[in-house]
Amino acid sequence: MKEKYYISTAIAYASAKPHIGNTYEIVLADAIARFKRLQGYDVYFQTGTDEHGEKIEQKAIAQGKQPQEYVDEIALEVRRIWDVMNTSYDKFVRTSNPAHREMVSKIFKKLYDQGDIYKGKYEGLYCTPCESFFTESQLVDGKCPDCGREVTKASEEAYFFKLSNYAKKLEDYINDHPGFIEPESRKNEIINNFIKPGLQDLCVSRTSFDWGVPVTFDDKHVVYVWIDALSNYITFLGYDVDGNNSDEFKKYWPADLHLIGKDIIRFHTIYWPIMLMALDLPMPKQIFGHPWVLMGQDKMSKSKGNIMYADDLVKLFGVDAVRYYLLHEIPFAQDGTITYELLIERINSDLANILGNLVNRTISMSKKYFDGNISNPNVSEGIDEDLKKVVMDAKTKVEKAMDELKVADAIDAIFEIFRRSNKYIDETMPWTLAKDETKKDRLATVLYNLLEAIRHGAVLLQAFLPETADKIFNQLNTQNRGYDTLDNFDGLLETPSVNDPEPLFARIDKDKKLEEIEALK
RNA sequence: CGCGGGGUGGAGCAGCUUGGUAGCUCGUCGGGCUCAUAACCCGAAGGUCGUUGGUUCAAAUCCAUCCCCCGCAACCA
Repeated sequence: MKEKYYISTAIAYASAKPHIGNTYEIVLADAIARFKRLQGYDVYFQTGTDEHGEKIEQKAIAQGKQPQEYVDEIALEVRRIWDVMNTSYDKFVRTSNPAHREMVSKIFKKLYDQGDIYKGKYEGLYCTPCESFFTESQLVDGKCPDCGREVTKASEEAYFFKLSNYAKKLEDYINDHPGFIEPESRKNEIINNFIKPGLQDLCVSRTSFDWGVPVTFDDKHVVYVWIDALSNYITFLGYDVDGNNSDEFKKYWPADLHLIGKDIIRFHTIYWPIMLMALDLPMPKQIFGHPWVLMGQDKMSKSKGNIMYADDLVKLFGVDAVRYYLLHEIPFAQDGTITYELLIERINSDLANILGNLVNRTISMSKKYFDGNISNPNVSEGIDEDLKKVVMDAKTKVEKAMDELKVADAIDAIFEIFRRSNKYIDETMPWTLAKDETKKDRLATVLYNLLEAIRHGAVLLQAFLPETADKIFNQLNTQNRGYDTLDNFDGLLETPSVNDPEPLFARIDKDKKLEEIEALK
């Protein structure tokens, strides 16, 4: 039986259209999910939207809409962008879903009944006009960060989760499972900043707005974001508080990887594990807080006017070019940068020159010298061995990188094949071989080696640039796309004839493209 | 002294755990080739690895000081 692999992204807050930074997460998750599938895992990949809360309620009201109507629109937009990015999620979940809401209510009740949640008072700094509580650190010059007016100490009735009950258990768990929180710097942050000083109880209900899951036994309150949003990982899989869990839940839980942004790592490494402990459920295997995608030096934000949207970029450059950039240029544990200039440079040098041109020249020669019919007469020379070695080593390198979630390194390992292949063409000089009738079989062997090297690269590339991989397979005219075909260097033996060459990526005239982009603004 | 991360040739990064000729990609310059998308291949230039000091035969790598940048600091998700 296939081994299961459950991967999730955080659910996107449905208050506005996601920008390229938000979109990074789903693309990263998609690459991991696709690679696991390629390896033969039974993958379950979940994403979706977080749709409750005060901010959404206010935005809806401002637009004269019902909150549900508002989130329906945003959720549709989020999903559209995920689809534009060609991501292969298995389920798109929405927290306004009635079944989810019902289960969240039940979870809340259960935690209350067993004494993990208690009723108390929330005390904080309150801005009356804004009807909002703030923490000391949120204030700007001691005043309300939204309107700049004075804040006063105030308190309201609220329910609290007694985190302190589980603090020790959580700390032990984190220490006993070194890979639980990645990257390590984030783990240190959590332990030193929160766990060691002692966990404060978490406020888990609100009375200041209505758009949320009701607290069934106290109708002034709605369940605040944490319990509602985090439990999406189990409710949509068919978790049941009363023990009637679905087969799906039994099969896939615990999650193998929660992929999240580094900004919400606290919720996933403290609140969520403690909730699971309280529900007596197994812990997810790993939580990875990925870095951010910055626009130049700055965090993207509407007020700075430096937002890029995934769908716009795809229109300009194509989906795989954008995927390539996100997957290859963003470092593992550090924020990365995206600009139009850098994007164009990568497309030209890596995708058009190294990969696109390699496929194009190889297919062209196959057509030109053999009308596309390449056999493998096996007229080998010593020089072939190094090419084959690079090709055959790639799988292991990619696997190792992906095990550590180092997607950029995995892509590098694949591109090593393409780089080496370009070099091989220069070493073997097929155009010279073609002039000598007695070298015909050698020429065929060289081209076969190249086509097979490209095929290997394309098999691996499926996880990262699925559309491009398909185009390559079509040009090669092969059906051998499976992971198991990487164990040998003879995957093209059945190939009847390669198809006509077609450029995979057009080179971009940088200045012209930048002008075009400027004109769109 | 709150916690964590970063500061490496023009750009973006790796190396630092387990000290020992500073590596990769892009860019620049020179050469080669002509199958190919002015692409490809080879070569070169360019860094005293933030500062100062220490340990050591030897430090980007260990220790200490300082300077700069970023994130977190608990209920905005």
